[in-house]
Amino acid sequence: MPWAQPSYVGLSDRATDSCRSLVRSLSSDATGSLTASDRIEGNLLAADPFLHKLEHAGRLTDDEKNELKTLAFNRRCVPAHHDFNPGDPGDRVYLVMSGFACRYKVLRTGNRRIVSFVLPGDLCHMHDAGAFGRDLRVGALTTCSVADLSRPKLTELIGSYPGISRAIWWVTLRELSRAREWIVNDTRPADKRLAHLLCELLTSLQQIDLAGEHGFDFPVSQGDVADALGISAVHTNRVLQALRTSGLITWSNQQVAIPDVPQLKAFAEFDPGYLCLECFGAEAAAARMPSPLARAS
Amino acid sequence: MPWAQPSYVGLSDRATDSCRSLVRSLSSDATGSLTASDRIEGNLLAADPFLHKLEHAGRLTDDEKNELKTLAFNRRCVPAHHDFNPGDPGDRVYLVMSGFACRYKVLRTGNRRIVSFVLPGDLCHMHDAGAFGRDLRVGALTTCSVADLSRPKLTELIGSYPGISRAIWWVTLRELSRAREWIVNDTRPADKRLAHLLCELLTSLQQIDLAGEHGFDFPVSQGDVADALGISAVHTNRVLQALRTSGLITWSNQQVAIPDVPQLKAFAEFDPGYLCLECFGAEAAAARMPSPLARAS
DNA sequence: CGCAAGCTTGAGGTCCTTCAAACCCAGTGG
DNA sequence: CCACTGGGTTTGAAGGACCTCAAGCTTGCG
Repeated sequence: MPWAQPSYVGLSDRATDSCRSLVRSLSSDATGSLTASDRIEGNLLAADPFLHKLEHAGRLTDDEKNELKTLAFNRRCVPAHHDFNPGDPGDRVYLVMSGFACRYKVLRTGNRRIVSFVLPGDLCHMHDAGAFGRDLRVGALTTCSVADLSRPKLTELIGSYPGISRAIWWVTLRELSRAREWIVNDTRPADKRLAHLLCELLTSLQQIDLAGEHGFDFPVSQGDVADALGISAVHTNRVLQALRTSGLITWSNQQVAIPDVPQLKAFAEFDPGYLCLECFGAEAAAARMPSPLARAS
Repeated sequence: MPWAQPSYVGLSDRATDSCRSLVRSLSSDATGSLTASDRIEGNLLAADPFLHKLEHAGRLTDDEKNELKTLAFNRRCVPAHHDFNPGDPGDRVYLVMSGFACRYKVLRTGNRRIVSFVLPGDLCHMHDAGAFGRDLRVGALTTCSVADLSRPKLTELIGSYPGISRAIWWVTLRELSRAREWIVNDTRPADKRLAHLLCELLTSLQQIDLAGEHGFDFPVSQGDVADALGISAVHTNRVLQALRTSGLITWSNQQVAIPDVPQLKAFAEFDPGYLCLECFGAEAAAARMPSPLARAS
């Protein structure tokens, strides 16, 4: 859908500042979309889904975890429909603590294409930094709580700690795998495309305890989903209703429910392999592999 | 386009073996699509585009280059329309020395979607290995000359040599950046999509001296291009002719010519930034950055 | 209450697909 | 030398998927 640039880009206006002071003055439980797993306990990074997610690549030592926890030097709130990096200092990466965000590009037609969702516990503006992502932006779809991490320090940690290096490799490779699956998904008809996206969201959110067996909170508009699917908002709506009437999903009050998950997955041709939830588990760490690259099939 | 699985998959048949013995018995100049930059000089990896490409991430020391050169333990020929990894030993990664290849997945409809091209000097089956790429395959579009590299040794080198680590990071991040651009490209109409693909090929091939100012050899069928664009072969043809009659390109005898490159790039909205040709140049190496992650904008 | 944002529905048109047939060309065998 | 074959390209016609424009509706909120 056509995308109004100015409201999204030039972000050094009052909205941001008021939001920043807002979040400082509030306890995090009061900011609306902050979740139970999003607590501040003495430091800015305690008990968040980030470390949990990283450990899918193999266990981290206590040292490594402590180092990672000290990375955050700022915590702020990004309102919906605003970019994370208006000024782009470049010396930091962003860690989403709560809320839904996305990476996107804007075409010359004014259309926006979302290339990936960013969920709580996801790092961004790391792989996409510098010359790689000059035209790639990160924006909040809902109000997001974001921690700024020091990029130089993170880079240093990657060089010093094999567990951290392995974890960041894992995150990066999964992002690549996911992007390729999105390319494949773009060749499917719109109904399967939407179904596939919902399956991906379900499993990704389950991984961080933000989804139950049969559904999840999803405070994202149909227009945003349309931009992620690469189809129009109107057609997204029609396809959504087709899924509804066929009983595959329900979606109302910002809640998605999937009564028969295997059925939806079959319909969508969804194979979670590309998300690589199982691949670098305990055995990888036990084998003390320096990086996911070491893994054969 | 619908994809005949059996002819592509079960590859332990005579065709492969005869090809392998073929390439052993031939000087590399005689195998058809081998190029001038594809010479064997004492070892299997001399003077190929691989090292040249890696040095875009920053200079490699002589030590590092020598280590990389010793990685290849086998060199073989993969005939067109055959997979690289029929048996998938998993202990190796593939380096394309000449020819055009692709990464692809096959949908349940039988359609194939190509998610990226693999050009001479490209590594594959590295990021895509293991659980990440269970359904991702690598196949030759034309006859390819391929070197097998030892995966464990490469992993070791990544851990030991900062220059190699940086280079492999760079390759990976560029692949991610490229995948995201392909997602974006999927939202453009077919004519711009094709134009964008040709622009990407032009600049990528120029980087390894396989393209001139205004065109390149492209012995790939329209059907293959269709699978890379995610549109049908018939429509690819029609769109191609539209580009031809509008004077933007010519394409015949397996040769693509682009009389006015800036014009085509403008038409395609092509911004080479995502290929990151300039980003980790001499300055990055001079600053002795451990990895591309260190780069800010 | 009234506004704004999002959702829903309708109608008409465009882009792209499938099916089908013809064509071209290089290679093969009689 | 020519007929045959097969892969790739080209063209036509009909249908479906998806888009845009536009209006009405529903909901939350000041």
